[in-house]
Amino acid sequence: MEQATLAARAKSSAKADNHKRNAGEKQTTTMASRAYNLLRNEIIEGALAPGTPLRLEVLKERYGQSFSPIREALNRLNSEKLVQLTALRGFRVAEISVHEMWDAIETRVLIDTAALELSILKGDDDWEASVVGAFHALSKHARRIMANESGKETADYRELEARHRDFHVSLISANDSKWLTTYSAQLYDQTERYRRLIVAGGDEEAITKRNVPGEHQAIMDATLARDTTLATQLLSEHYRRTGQFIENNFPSLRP
Amino acid sequence: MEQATLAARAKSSAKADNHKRNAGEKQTTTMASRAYNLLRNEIIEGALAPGTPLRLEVLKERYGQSFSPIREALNRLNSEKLVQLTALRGFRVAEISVHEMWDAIETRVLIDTAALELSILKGDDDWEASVVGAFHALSKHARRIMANESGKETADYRELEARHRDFHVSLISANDSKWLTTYSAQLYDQTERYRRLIVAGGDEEAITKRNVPGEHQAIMDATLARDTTLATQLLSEHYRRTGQFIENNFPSLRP
DNA sequence: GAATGGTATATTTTCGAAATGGTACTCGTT
DNA sequence: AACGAGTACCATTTCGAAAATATACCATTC
Repeated sequence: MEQATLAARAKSSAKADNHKRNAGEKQTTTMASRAYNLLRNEIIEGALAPGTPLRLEVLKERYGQSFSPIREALNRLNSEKLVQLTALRGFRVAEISVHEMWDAIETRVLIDTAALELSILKGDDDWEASVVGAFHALSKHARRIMANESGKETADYRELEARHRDFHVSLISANDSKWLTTYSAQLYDQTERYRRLIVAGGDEEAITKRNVPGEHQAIMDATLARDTTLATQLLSEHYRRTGQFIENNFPSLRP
Repeated sequence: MEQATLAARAKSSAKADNHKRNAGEKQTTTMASRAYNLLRNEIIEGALAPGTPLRLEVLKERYGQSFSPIREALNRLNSEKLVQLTALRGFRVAEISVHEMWDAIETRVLIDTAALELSILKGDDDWEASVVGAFHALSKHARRIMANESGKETADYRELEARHRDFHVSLISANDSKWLTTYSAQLYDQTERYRRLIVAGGDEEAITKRNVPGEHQAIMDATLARDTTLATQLLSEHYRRTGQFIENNFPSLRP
């Protein structure tokens, strides 16, 4: 009886929780995936610095969960190479370096140019609309952030990064290869870790000199014109220019 | 007391096990990685058929382990897309299909041609030696199996598959990209699942008609001659020919 | 004084039980 | 007879404790 009451109470509270989450942002069903999302964000954003040991005991307390879900989340992150697992010595946030950055960028060039080519080849009207829409949303948000210098809310930047991701995803979204899509997303996460250094480091002048919106515009134009050669070339240059920019502004990355 | 005795027994057996493994092949330290290797092999070999539900209770008994290590192994396999995880409904062996096969093969063509090109560009004498060595080992083993028709030991075939993997790995081993290497290995595993169908299905005649050793020889020759264009072309054809062969011989794969 | 061996501590890894959520079945109703 | 709600069962998921392992520190010996 008491057992049943307890179960019922837990059940209803879980329901409430689910409802809240439904109304909110993501619908994560398991504790493990919740821990996964939290950790993943903190690593990509740099809140958890590269090399930081991820002690189970600490994470357990921090997220109010037990070992199992956290271990599961860390294992998933490990196979995405966002955290490093050493046999019996535990987990730590994956290190970063200029060499690793270029490896990720060049591989991303290979994957994403192939995916973009396929996307241009197979994309239909809906795809074109999604590209234009994503670009519009990104531009609008970028302009808004430029405008109110004073109000540099963290939430705004997070939103901007989401729009940026959406744009790059939508570009190649008409490719029909599961593997290209998976790898593209994974390499986006990897390179994103380096891009966030800029936002954190914040050499404003150098950033504005780059005219990133213009690059995005050119990539979109070539894509919608179905000019595969130009589009893939512009996309590659876009990635490599970002890499060069990061290398120039963060020589501290060198070993 | 009884607890202590049990623990001691488990400990000594684990030690014995470790020793055996040291003398043998791999030194896997944790239960989780042991379960991972076991499961991975069974899935790739097809011993666990596509779609098979992987009930924790069953696996727990089968491998004499508890939930945690098995769950960990399944999670790793899930991110390699060898097993599929549905939110609260557990794990099952990933399905296979002609469409998925071609997706894996074409992505593998992209990755491996890039890796081979890099490898040819940067490979030194040691690399050349490893390629020649791997080819020799593969050829010798293949001829030996051809010779004694009667003794088709499972162990022999397993050894052959290992030599085959070694050859393809050594070809691209001089590439210096961590990501290309990782993806290449992952896609090898994926396509390997389909290749094993041939061994299992066993249309001997069709197999011998293909002259796979000859294809391997040609790829190696072009590679050692540093003829990037020819080598990558031959490698691509090799992969696609295998795919075509599987599609022809296993129409049952179609949905 | 340096090196080696043993011990203590911190941390991961594994275990088995409790709890949560989903599915299928049954009972009641339309 | 068919459909819907409630309930029981089953597998996954989560928990917290027990066990195994590595590291660091201290004592002892050469």
